[in-house]
Amino acid sequence: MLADDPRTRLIETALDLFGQYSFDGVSTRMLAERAEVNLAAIKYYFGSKEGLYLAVAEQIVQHVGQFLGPRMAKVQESLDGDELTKEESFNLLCELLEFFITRLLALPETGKWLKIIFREQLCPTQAFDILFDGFMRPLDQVLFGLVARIVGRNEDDLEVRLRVFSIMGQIQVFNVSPSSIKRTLNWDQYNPDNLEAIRCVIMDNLNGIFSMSRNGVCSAQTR
Amino acid sequence: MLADDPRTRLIETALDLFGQYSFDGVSTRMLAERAEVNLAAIKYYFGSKEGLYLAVAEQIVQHVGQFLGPRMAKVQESLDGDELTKEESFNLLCELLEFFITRLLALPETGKWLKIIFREQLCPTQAFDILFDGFMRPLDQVLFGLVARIVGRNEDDLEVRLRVFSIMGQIQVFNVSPSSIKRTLNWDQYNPDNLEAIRCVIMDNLNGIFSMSRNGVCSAQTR
DNA sequence: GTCTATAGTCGGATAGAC
DNA sequence: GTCTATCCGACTATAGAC
Repeated sequence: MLADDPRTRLIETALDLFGQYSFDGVSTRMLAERAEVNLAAIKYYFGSKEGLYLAVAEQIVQHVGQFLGPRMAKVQESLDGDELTKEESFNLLCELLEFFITRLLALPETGKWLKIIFREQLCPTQAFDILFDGFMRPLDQVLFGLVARIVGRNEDDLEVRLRVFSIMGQIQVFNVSPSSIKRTLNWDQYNPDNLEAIRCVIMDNLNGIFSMSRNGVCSAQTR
Repeated sequence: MLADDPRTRLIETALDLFGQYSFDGVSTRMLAERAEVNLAAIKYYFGSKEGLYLAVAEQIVQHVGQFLGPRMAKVQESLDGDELTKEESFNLLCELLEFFITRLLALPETGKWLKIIFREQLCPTQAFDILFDGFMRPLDQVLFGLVARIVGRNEDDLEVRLRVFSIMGQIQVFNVSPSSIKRTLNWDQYNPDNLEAIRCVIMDNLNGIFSMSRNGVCSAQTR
């Protein structure tokens, strides 16, 4: 479970603990104990508790990069190649969002990141810059590009950007409000059946949202 | 600015501070100083720091109740009266969501609640029960009722509920990811122009999402 | 590089005067 | 009810041995 070198052990433990509790909710003693390193190792490797937290942010960027990198690169390539039709853009967008739903929501590891990310959204620290530049901005750029082609507008058009945010909100809500959703639906956790139901609804919404922009063609499977 | 009695002063100060920082990020000394009460008053009135935090949750429920109560009651009345058409239900839903956008996002005070609420979603404590029973469940019930009528299904239908969550997610994202949205759009804060743009996009999405369910009639103004 | 030991600070809670 | 004074545990950071 725990990595060999103390540095990695500390980062991985910190990812868990800072995610579960917040920065202030975790003590350096707790971190050292769980990571099975000496308390002084935090100062040695990271300078301070804050330094460790920033290292965790960079770790998140790396993880997300491994996770999304290949997919984003593929889409970016299609965008650069130009001459994507509305239909092709729509299908690429659907694939990307399906990936978020079936993977991001499913993996328990991603829950760790996501809590840290959303806390940084609510109360940004220095770590937010790392996260934003590391993967938020690039991801948004790809989504802007796809939606811009679907609706036939420019990538920096306000409507395009708001459309992207609102669409991502439909998925994020399942990460951000898990407690009330799970309580209301009597779900203890997300499983393949749950995720399939969520996927269907989101895909159906997407079809509706862009039905005017495309030519009435509904290619995404909604059930 | 500060209320007369120490009890109220403490609750209002705590609402601010627990919202801005988290529970762990705020000390009792900070609370007492800002509320201009003695440190011992926290124990006297609330028993402990946790007790004060729970009192804050109840305060949030009260505030939200004053805010949403009349509107929810009106809609609930329509639902109970029965024989709402799809079109009427859709219009009631639009009105409710427009209210969330133009009011909830606009008021700086609501930002205080919202941070506490979302932190409780991510890491529920005893306070979550208060919030959930206090207004989340009732609000969801109303939304389930409206959407159920729009799509012609039962209120406890899974698809209906997921549809409601996904729709609310479109709005919540502007509360939950304010940092990246504001940074991307170069917005320093939400103002009437911003909110109008958001409202248009959400209403347009809503029209699309429910375009199959209703009879092709688009009554909501999207611009 | 890794550890122990501890300095120095700040946390929540509370006893007891008024 | 309000306040001062204080307890005592927990915190981060760090000095210095090995």
